[in-house]
Amino acid sequence: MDFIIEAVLKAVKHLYQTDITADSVNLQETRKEFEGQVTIVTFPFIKFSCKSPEQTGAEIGEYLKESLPQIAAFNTVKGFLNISLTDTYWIDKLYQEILPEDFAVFKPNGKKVMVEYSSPNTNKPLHLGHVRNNLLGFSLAQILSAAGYEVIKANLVNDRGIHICKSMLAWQLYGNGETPISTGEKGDHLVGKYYVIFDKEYKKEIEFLKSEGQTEDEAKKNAPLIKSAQEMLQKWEAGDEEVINLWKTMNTWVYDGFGKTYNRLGVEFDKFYYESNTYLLGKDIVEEGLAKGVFFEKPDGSVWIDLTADGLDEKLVRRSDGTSVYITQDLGTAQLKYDDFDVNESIYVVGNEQDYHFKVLFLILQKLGKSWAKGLYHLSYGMVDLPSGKMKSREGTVVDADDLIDEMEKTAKEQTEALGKVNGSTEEEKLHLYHTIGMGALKYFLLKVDPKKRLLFDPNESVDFQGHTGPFIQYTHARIKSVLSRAEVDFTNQIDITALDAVERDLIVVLTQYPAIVSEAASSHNPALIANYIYELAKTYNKFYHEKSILQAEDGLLKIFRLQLSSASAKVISKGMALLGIEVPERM
RNA sequence: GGUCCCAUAGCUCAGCUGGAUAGAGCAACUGAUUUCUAAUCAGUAGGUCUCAGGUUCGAAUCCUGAUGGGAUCACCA
Repeated sequence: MDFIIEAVLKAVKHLYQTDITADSVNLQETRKEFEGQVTIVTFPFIKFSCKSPEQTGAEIGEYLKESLPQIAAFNTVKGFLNISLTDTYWIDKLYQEILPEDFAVFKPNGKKVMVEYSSPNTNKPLHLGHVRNNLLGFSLAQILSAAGYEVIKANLVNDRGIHICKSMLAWQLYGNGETPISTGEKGDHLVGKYYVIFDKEYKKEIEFLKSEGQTEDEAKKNAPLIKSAQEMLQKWEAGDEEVINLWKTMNTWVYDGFGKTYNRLGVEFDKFYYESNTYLLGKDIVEEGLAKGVFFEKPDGSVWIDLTADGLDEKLVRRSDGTSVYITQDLGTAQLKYDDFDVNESIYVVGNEQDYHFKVLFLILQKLGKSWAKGLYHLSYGMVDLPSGKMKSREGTVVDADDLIDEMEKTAKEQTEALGKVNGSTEEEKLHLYHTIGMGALKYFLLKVDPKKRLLFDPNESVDFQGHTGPFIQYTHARIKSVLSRAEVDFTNQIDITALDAVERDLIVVLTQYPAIVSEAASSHNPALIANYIYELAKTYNKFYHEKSILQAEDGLLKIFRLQLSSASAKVISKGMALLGIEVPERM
């Protein structure tokens, strides 16, 4: 559309002897209720045209129509100049841009980006909150890759710490040697069960101590269980063989379980980092910060950074006993990531409860003068809430990821069977289809919403399969494929056609927007833009499908043209959904 | 208390680099299937865009303040 903006600049110069910049030309899509496809807002021009908005629009419109053959007509409504481009312009778009293989294939931009997501704790199974994280991270990685980046998907596994010791200890005390094999339970669920048991027993101890007259805080500190867990952590850090072996064993169970869930979610990683390897990192950065005078030491030996000038607080980076805190590790890990992959950008997909942490982290790295600090980005997303409030693993009030996926597949099966359209498929094909549709519904449900907004999930109200949903889009794809499969003509060559109906034109207009949407989703780190665009596309296609016959088109050329248009739509739907990590079926 | 995020139809959400009569879906109601998949399409109804100011030719959008909701401000991670 740049050629229109250029022409407007010329028009303004010619008509009003005024030079304006390209970004002062407000070009937008014409609203559906008006004639045209592109609209220029002419209000800003009346200052120097010294005429009414309508007149100004008409003059510019006249000039544009004279100078640009692509313009068929124009009309003005108040300060809006609506331009209709010729049908041949749109037909050319279809043949020159959309149908060729390289449509929306971005050239490599030479930049490398790491997307860190998932980052689970190895003491409990994944829940709905993690699902949102995983889907966002994976989708963002797909989008960045499509936009020309080289992407490294990383997972920093939280495999050590007091919370891990809690489930280990509870298993030791109450587990009777249970294993995933002996119980048939998925490893992460088995370990998670003991995490919950720990909390239950711990609470009992606290109550008991309180009944003996201790305060809440005292009881929490003095409970035998928490003391044992702390002891265990110390043994772990000291490399105690028995503890390490137990830790390794239980982690293996968890990884096995996570692997299965990741698989079902359709997410993957190129690089795993383990906190057990990285938790001691960052000490040299503390030294570096002290040497540079960015950090300062307090009399008790603790090391701090003063961020009050930046509107933040003083932040501890090393304890008085010389040990690290959370942010120290993260400083070290950030450096490690950069050293490992030499990335230009590094994205952290982490919930918004850590907004402050990342603000501080990035600021510290900037103050340390790290050249790569400006490429750091925190993709902060909102919590997933239940009607009953926040999910808490410890209390078992979570929507478990595996259960949820089961539920989605079950619903997909019921819906599909009720419609009875795929009765001819094999059992294996059907199972795959139920998975595809169920996950399509879930993924779309979670990804269509702006990441930063909190999300309400009501387990009693199943995720919809109709309307603005994943299955709606999948259905549109299957429907197109069905038509294409019935076409007994070769529809690969450009055919000679010069006129379009409104629905056909609308569809081409929407299709041409796809590459710009991908760029925008990449630069704003927002998969929801893709999700909402694809919905718009599917809706536009369905309207076209209803109004126009494809296989029974009025003549042979038109039939081929509509098949091509359908094929292009299926392609873009499929590509766009892939960016969300959603498969589209051939039949459903 | 300081800081950050959110507030649009009964519900779930778009729209936010200022532009036309604020859009979808769900739920409710009406209609469309001898014709390519009705998980579809067309329509009816549903709005003081939380409130109050300000900037502007023009504000859901920008600014200030208030209200409501959430998060965060650990020698926890």
